[in-house]
Amino acid sequence: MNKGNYYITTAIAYTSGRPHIGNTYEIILTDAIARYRRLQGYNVFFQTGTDEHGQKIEEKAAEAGVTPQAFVDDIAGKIRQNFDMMNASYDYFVRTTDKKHIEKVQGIFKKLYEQDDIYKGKYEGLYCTPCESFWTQSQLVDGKCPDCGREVQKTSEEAYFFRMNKYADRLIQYIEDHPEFIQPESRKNEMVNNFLKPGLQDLCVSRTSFKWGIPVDFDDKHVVYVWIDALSNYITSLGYDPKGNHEENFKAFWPADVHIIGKDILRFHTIYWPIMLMALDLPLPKQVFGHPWLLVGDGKMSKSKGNAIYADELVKYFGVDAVRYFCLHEMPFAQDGSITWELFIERINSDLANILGNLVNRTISMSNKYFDGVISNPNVKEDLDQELIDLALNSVKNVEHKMSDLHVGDAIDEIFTLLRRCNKYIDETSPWVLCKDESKKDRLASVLYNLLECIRYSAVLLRPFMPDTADTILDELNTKHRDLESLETFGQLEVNNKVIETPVMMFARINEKEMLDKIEADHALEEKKMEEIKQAEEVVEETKKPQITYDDFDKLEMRLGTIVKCEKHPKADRLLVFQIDLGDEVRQIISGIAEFYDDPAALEGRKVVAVTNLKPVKLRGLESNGMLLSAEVDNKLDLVTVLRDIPSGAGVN
RNA sequence: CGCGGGGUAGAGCAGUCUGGUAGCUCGUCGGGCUCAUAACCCGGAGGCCGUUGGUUCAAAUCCUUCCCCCGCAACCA
Repeated sequence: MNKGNYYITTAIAYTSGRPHIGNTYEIILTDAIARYRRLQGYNVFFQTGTDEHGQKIEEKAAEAGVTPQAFVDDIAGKIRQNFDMMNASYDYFVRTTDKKHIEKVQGIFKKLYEQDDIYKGKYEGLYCTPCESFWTQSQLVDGKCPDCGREVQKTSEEAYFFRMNKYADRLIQYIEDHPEFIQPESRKNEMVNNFLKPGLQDLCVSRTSFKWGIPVDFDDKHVVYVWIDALSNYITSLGYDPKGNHEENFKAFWPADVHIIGKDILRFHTIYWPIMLMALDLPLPKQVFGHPWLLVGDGKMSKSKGNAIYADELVKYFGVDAVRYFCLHEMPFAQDGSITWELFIERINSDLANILGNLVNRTISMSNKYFDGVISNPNVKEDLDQELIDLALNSVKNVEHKMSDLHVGDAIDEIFTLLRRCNKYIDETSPWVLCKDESKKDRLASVLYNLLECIRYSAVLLRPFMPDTADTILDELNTKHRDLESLETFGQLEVNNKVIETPVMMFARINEKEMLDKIEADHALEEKKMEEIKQAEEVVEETKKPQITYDDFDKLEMRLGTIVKCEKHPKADRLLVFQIDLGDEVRQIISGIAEFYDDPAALEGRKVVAVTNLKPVKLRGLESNGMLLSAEVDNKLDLVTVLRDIPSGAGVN
């Protein structure tokens, strides 16, 4: 049964480092949806891949002393291994360094240029070298880089721009007309109100400041910047041709049915990407789903915080399907999910071991014990059977419904509802009582048949989420009927076959304390190793900024000051407004550290170090005349101070 | 008054559109069962459904006041 083509993608992963479980989640989620669609009979094309260009990679490669290509080959390989380990059933793994991709991107760039969607512009004094960023006049804050506040250079750099605004109205209309386009829908307003309605800036789509990118073939000083390069992967790999000679795959699969991406890049996929497609005169993807994040406890996962949990580690302890199950099930549709080792163990024990594993185990054991494992269905019914059968039939529909809304976690819940009901059914029918009465033998066989058939239903439905586990169960039932069609009528489990003699324990119960101890011990070991490597690396870290001469340093004027007043900036969340007594004057200095001090007034009286010859600027309406020094630990800042009572105004060297 | 989401049992969530017995999972307490992985099944305790006022025979649900949390945007001299 072919229901037509279905094209689904993940975002392409940036090849700058090891992906944590939050990154891996995306491929698991997408894989589950792809597998489900295949099960439904769609001809699915599932694409994932890697985004391999850009300055960051150029730098990291240089640091590592390898060519950028060698660097990305290595990481792309690791990412792919990671995906393969998770049993991701992607049909194509695209790399932005693929020759085919590069050529197509050049073609797209040229086409857009020739039809005047892209034009060559010039920056005059609007480039910030440290930030590697270009800014338009309106983005500048008091004429300075809005990111770092430093002077922007009048470099007269040339660059190419995309005329975004030309298509903005059409896009707004499209979004209004297609409420399902942006998922979850709450994000729709965010995009329209924050970005589209205020008006879009022309987007800079080329760079001359680094080389590791796709060259603009008619102007090779430039490389194509991330937007056009990365986003177009969704069509280049299918064989889109800027000249119109598209390959079969493109004709078959575009537009995409759904792009699965992280909520952080929703903006690029619901604004820039559709506008690019409009410019290319192509249909827009039917849906973009910005999935939530997996948090560690209640915090964002990050390497620098040291709280990252990695997929390979979880797999090592718990196995692939347990990891897939956890990620898929714990993730609500629109809110961030949470992962901790304790939560993980609890889910495995209560759902996978107790509910699922134990049910399969006890049912097959009974089948062996009472009937030598031979499946039969004498069809001796009792009233309570119907409720179970109805639930099995309904769960098929319910899963379908939840999956079509991309509510994957809820879909899995439906299956477990059926499994729980099976456990209850065993209790209600008490096979161990029936077996004692020879006249109830047929009834006993019927009960077991109902159970085995319900387990088959569950296993078939579980295939998209836990493929290996599902196959194991279906193998144990010795059945060939594994597709959704076989769930249309109850009772398709083959009779006279034998179930497996000794069922394997798919998910053993985990002793939480033992496991946590083990993990902690492993981590301690790991940390020791990391420590050694880190020491070598730290030297590199610290030499990050270029060496300066004494003259450079001497340009700074720093003095000790006393905080006489400190309060929150009335118009900005992250800013504190300080009045600093420098002995001969009291100055207003603004600092972006509000989030680290709950009670600003408590800072009054404290001695701090200020850079006093920095050019004054206005920050959200208030003037800041200088800068306060802070030390940074784990992304948190603390004001630098002195131990002794030194008078205000003292010079600092 | 920048835009949006949320506040329901100890924890995590559903229910809100379309008012009518407040529900699910985990935890906890008690009971049952012995086919099974100390598992499974049943029952209990535990809720001013954030707050104020209103509409209604009836409000978690509709309107209103305020408070708190979380995204996005802005902001980090």
